Amino acid sequence: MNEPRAAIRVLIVDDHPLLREGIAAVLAGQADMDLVGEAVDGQDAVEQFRRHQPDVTLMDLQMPRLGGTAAITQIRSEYPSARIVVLTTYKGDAQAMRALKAGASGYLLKSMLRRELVETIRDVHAGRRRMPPEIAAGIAEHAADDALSAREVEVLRCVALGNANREVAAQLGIAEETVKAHMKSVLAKLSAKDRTHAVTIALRRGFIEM
Amino acid sequence: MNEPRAAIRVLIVDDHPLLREGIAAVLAGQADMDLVGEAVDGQDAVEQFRRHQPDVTLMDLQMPRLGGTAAITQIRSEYPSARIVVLTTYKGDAQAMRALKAGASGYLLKSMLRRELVETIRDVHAGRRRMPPEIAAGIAEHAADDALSAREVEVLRCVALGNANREVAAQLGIAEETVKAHMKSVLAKLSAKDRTHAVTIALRRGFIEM
DNA sequence: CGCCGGCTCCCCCGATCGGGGGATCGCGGC
DNA sequence: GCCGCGATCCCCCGATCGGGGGAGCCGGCG
Repeated sequence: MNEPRAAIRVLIVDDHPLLREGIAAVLAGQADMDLVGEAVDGQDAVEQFRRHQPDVTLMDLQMPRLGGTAAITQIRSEYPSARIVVLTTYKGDAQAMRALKAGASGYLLKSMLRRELVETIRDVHAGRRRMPPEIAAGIAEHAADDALSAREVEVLRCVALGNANREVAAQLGIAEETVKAHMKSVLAKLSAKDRTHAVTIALRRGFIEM
Repeated sequence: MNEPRAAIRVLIVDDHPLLREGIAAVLAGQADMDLVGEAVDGQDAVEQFRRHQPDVTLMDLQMPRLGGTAAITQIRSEYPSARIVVLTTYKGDAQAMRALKAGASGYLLKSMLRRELVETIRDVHAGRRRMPPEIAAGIAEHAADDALSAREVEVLRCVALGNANREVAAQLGIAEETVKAHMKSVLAKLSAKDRTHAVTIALRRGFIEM
C-alpha cells in the first residue's frame, strides 16, 4: 500500500469551530486529502490562501469582517486558477449567483453528507464544476427575471428598516418621487404585492440580509 | 490511569451531518463523555431519547419534521429531569425564550469553541444552567416588553406574505377591523414604524420565520 | 450613432395604512 | 365577584402607498 503521490491540499474557511472540526474529521479519513489550513473569516482566508496556496478552498459566505463573496473575488484576482467551493446554508438564488459570479467552482450545503463533500472536492480539484440540484433549480427558476440594480437594493434595505419613501429619499439624498419609482421597479421585478412582501421576498432570495 | 467511573452519555440532535461529525470528534477527545446517539430531526430525537436516555442532549432548533422546541417539550413531558442544551445559531430572543420555556437547561451557539461545548455539557450535567452572555443580554433587553400573542403572530405572518388587512381578514375568517386592531397592537409592542418594519423586527427577534 | 437600461424627477388619484377614539365578550386570576 | 387581557368589531380621518402616465440624462453596447 503506497502513500498517495500528491494529496489534494484543502483550506477551510468558516467561523464555526465545530463545523471546521467536522470537516477536518472527514478529511482525515481520506487518504488523498490534506487539510492545510483553517480560516475564520474572509480576511483570514485571503492571507491563508497566499500562505498555503491550497488546491481546493471550502468557503462559507457569511462571516465577520470580509464576507465570503468578497474573499472569493479577492483570491481569484490574485490567483485566477484558484478552485473555491462555497459551503453554506442556502440563502437564496441571488446570494448563490453572486458567489458564482465571483468565481466559485462549486456549491455545497451544510446539510450535505460526508460522501458529497469528498466527491465535490475531488470533482472540483479535477476541474469539474459541481452544483447541487436544489441550487441549480433555485437559480434556474429566476434566470429569466433581471436582478435588482444596486440602487434598488439600497432603497429596499431602507424600506425594510421601516422608512417611509420620504425618509428613504432624505437618507439617500434623492427626491421622494425617485424612491417611489425605484419601489415600483422593485415590486415589478420581484412580483411583490406590496413593500412588505418585497422585503420578505428579497430576504428569501438573498438580495438583502437582516 | 483509571477508566472514569461513569461517562456523561450525550445525544446529538442536528440535521447537519458535518456539524454532528465535529461534535463527535470533540466528544471523542473527552475521557468523561460518550456519544450515545445522533438524531437528525425532532421526531428522531424523541425516539432516540427514549431508547438511550442520555444524560445530556444537544439540540438544534430548526429542523425538518418536528422542530427543536417541540421536541424539547415532548421529551421533558416524558422525562421531566432530562437535561437539554440548545445548540443553534442565535435567531432572536423570542426563539431562545420559547426554548427555555420548553425546558432547555442551557444554550450554546454554533460559533462557540470546543472548550465551551465541553464545559457546558459538564455544567448542565451537574445541574447548573448555562447561558452565553449574548443570549442573556438579548433576552434581558426585551424582558420588559410583553410578547406577541398567538393571534398577533398569525396576523403578522400573513402580512409578511404581502397580504393587505382585508386579505388577512378573509384568510383568518375575521373582520378587517379586527386585523387592524391586531396590527396596531403589534406595531406598539415591537416599537415598529410600519408593517414592513414590524415584519423585519419580528424576523430578527424570532417571532416569525421565513 | 442609435438604442437600451439605470437613475433621476414630475403629476394624478384611488386604495390602503395607521392613529385616535370606543365597545362587547369570555376566560383566568385575585 | 371583579379586574385585566386578549379577541372581536365599529367609526373617523389624515398620511402614505402604489399604479398610471410622462420626461430628461448618461453610460455602455452593438
